[in-house]
Amino acid sequence: MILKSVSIDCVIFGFDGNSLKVLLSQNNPEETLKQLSEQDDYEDIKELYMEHPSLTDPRCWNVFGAHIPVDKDIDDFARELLLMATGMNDVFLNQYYCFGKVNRVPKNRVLTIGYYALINPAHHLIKKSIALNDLKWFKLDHLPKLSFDHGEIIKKALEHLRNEVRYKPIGFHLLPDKFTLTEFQTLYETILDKKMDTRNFRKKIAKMDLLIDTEEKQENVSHRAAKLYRFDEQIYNHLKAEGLKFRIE
Amino acid sequence: MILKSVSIDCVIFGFDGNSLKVLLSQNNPEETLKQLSEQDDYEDIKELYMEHPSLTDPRCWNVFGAHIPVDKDIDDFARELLLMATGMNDVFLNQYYCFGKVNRVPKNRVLTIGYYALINPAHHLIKKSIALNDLKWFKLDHLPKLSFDHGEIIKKALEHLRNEVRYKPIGFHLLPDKFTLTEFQTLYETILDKKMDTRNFRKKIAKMDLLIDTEEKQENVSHRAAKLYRFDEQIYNHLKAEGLKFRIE
DNA sequence: TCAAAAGTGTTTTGTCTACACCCATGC
DNA sequence: GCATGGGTGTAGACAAAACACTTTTGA
Repeated sequence: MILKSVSIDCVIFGFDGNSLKVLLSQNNPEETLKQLSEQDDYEDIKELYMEHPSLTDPRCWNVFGAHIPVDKDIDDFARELLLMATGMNDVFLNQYYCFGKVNRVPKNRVLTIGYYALINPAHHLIKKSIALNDLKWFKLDHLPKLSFDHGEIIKKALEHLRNEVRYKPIGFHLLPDKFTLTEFQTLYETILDKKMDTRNFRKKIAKMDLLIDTEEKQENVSHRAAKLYRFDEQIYNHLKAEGLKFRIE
Repeated sequence: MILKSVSIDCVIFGFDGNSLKVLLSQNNPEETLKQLSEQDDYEDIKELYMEHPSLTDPRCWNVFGAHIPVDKDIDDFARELLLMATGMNDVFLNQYYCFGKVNRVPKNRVLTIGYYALINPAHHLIKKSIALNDLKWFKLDHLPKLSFDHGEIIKKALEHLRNEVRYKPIGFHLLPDKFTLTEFQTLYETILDKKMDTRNFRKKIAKMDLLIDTEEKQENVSHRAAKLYRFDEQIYNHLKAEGLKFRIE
């Protein structure tokens, strides 16, 4: 059984070293219905899909989402959705807003709770076996045609990301485990859409005493190899307890 | 018609010059059912009330809330709730979180969307004609027995308020239209729960060039009368467009 | 004239900004 | 040896923190 009047949408952000992207799903109507017929709550979901042709409109792309089962906490279910879409379990995930305009979906009253996730696309596996849909990364400034208010949902997710990344060390989730300071700076320049001074940026990071020097360097690069660093959530929590203020802006 | 699986709860904050308070409602079962019988969607709501005896448990206090009508935007309906509870129309109101654990309400799956409102209790009229319930202000450190997860709902609202008040000039909504700098400082000391230096606080405010000197003073105080200031949202928006950063912490 | 809160400046300390050159590596 | 990005320091401007006394008013 699902809650017909509430769904969850996960805006999945990735960073490939140059630009910020979202993972979107495109409808594949035949595949969707075939898969649905194998599931318990087929009738419920089928009814919803029939009422909303655009859910299965093959030209529209969607933020990855679904209706909430009655017996699942919303946070847990958002994680399940993420696992379906990315094959990843251990992901940064944050609820950011509930969209509840009467006409956000035509003909039916559906609220949606927006979550955003941050992943490193290099780690990401599309599990074909689960995917009802095609999945594809899009640059934020070249989004395709989207269903319903999904444009607004993405826009608002980005606003929240831009705000939170300045005060909380969540940006690391978009990077590989080991990363260079230049990658780190480029990430912030991309998200906040502004150039930063390299020396000042590095001084600020160094003073926080936050990153662990892995003693390793880049390999196979055609220029001076950069040092690789790690971020450790536990160390951050220690520092925070002692009064560290993380701020990059 | 209402959405049975989703409600809105409004955490209403007020400041009386010394402490931060929440406006809570206590159930009055007879009155509630009498009023309900006069309303269109009586059957829907009655059914919910019957399924949840604690909704009408006269010992418990509640964050003011209700189920969402199918034909109302959630933001609009949150404002209607506020009007019911306070008689006030022009109020600062902010959606902050959706609570969606399976067992947050026993026996029934109900999500609730949390909003918080900031009002000046002196302006506040309890419209007896509308109130289904008793309404009363409680200090945050002396809350009564609460229904369901309403303690958590209030706690999380306070966290959001504490965070937002530092970067956005929303604290003014808790003050009278004309206020002294001491009142303003006390408000921040109360919300952020820390003492601040008067001279430094005033210098910071003065530099923002944000407050309008009303040329008036306090009257009937048994000490030197303080100057009264006003905050104007439009002036703030102008200043912000020119790059003003509001920050008090 | 006393009590109670209003109002005000300076010094020190730390943080932010602006800015230019040498270094290591692969090809 | 050259192209490419990696890595570093200093000076000046600005903001934050620490700190104590005088002023105004009503009772």
